[in-house]
Amino acid sequence: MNKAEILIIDDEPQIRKLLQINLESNDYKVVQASTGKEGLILSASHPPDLILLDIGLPDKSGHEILQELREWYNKPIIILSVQDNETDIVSALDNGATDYLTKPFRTGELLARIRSAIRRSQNTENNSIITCGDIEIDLVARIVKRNNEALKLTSTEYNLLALFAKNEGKVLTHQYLLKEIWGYSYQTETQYLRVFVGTLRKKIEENPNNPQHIVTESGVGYRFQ
Amino acid sequence: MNKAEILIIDDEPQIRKLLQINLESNDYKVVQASTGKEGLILSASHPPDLILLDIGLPDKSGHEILQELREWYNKPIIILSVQDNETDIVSALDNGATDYLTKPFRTGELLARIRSAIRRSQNTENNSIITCGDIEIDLVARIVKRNNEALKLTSTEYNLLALFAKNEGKVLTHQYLLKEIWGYSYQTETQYLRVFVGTLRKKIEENPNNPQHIVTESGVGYRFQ
DNA sequence: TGACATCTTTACGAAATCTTTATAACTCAA
DNA sequence: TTGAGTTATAAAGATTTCGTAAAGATGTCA
Repeated sequence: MNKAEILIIDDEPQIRKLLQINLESNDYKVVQASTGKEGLILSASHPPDLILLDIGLPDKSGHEILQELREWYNKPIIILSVQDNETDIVSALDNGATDYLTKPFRTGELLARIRSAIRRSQNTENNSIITCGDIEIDLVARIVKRNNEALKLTSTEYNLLALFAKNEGKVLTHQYLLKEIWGYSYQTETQYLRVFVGTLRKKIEENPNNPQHIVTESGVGYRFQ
Repeated sequence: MNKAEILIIDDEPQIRKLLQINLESNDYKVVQASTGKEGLILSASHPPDLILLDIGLPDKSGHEILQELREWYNKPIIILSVQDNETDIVSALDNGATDYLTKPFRTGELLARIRSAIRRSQNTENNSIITCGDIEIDLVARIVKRNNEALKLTSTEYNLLALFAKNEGKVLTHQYLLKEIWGYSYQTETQYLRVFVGTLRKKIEENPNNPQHIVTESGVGYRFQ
C-alpha cells in the first residue's frame, strides 16, 4: 500500500518542520504550504489523503480556506488552533472540519487523531447496522442492542444516538446536534442536550459517571466512540 | 437451483458495471436498466428476485419508481443512495424499501445484504406460514392461530397483523402502516391504528395490558415480535 | 327492511415523553 | 483557593401520545 499523503497548511515554519519530522517518521508523505492560497492550489492539483489546516492564517483566514476546500474536498481536514479560541474551533467544526487540535499539541495525540480520521474516511460505507463496542444500532429496524440485549429508547434518545453513531469518533458541536435533532430554532437549548445525553449514558454506558461512548468535549460538544 | 436474478436500476454505467461484475462472479444473474422507466418495464415483463434501485435517478425520481414497484412487487428492493442523504433513506424505508446501502459501498457488505434479503424473502414465500411464539399466520389461507386454535379476525385486522408479521422485529411507522393498510391519503389517521392495534391485542396477546407481540414505540409506530 | 358485522369517529383518562427549573459537581485559570 | 463558566443530575411541570370504550356510520345479506 502507498503512503498516505498529508498536506500541512500553516504559516509558521517551525510548526511545519515539527509536523513534517513527526509525520515522515511515521511513514506519511508530507506536503507543505505556507499560505492558504498555496494550500488550495496544492490540494487541487494533487488531492492529499488528509489536510492539517492552521485556522489562524494571515492571508485568508483559515475559515475561508476551510469553506473553499469543503466545496469539493471530502477527506479529513484537521484544524490546528491556538488554545482558548473555542469560537474558532466550534465554527470550524460546524463548517465541516473533521477534528481539531490545540497548539501546543502532543505528537502522540496528533498521530492518533490522524490515524483515526484516515481510518474513518476509508470506511465511508454507511452501514444500516452500526456496531461500536458493545453497542449495536440497526438503523432499518430502529433497534439498539447492548451486549446483544435490546434497549428501550425513546424516539428522541434514539435519534440522538443514531446521529452520534453515524459520526463515530467525530466531535459534534452543540449547535449541530441541536439543529439536527430539534431543528434550526433550537440551537441555543444546550440544556436539552445535557438532559438527553444524561439519559442516554444511563442506558448505554457501563458506568454512566465515567462515560466511554459519549465523551464530553467541554465548550465544544460531544464525541461518540 | 436456478441462479437468483437481480435487476439493477441505476443511471451511472460505471456503477452498473461494477455491480454486474461482482454479482455475476457470485453466481447471480444480472439484468440492467439505466432509467426508472426501463426498470419498471423490465421488472414487469420478467420479475427478478431482487431489485437494486438507485434513489437518485434522473428521469423519474427513485422514490416514484419505488412506489410504483411496491404496488405489485413484493420481493426485496435494496436502495442505493449517496451518503448523507438521510431524508431520502427514511422516506425510502417508509415506502417499503427492504434495506439500503450508501455509495461508495464495500462489495462484501453489498453481497451480505443481498444474501440476507433473498433468504428472508424466500422464507416468507415458501413457508407462507409465519410463526412467532404462540401465533401462527397462514398467509395463503389467511388463517391465524394462537396455540393451535384458530382466531376470528376481521379483514383489516388480518391485513394489519400480516403486515406486522412480515416485518417481524422491525419498527413500522404510523405513516407506513396507514399507507399500506388504508392507503396513501390516510397517513394522518393514527387513531385508526390505535383502535385496530387495540382489538388485535385483545385477540392475540396473553395479557393485552402488557403486550408482548405488538409493542408500541411511542411517537414512532409499532413493532411486532 | 332489519339484523349483523365491521369500520369510523369522538371523548377522556392514563401513560409516556419532553421541557423547564433548581441545584450540585466539575474544570480551569487568576 | 476562589470564582466564573460549563456540565451533570434529579425532579417537578407541561405537553404529547396512547389506549379504551362506546356511539354513530356504513355496508352486506337474507
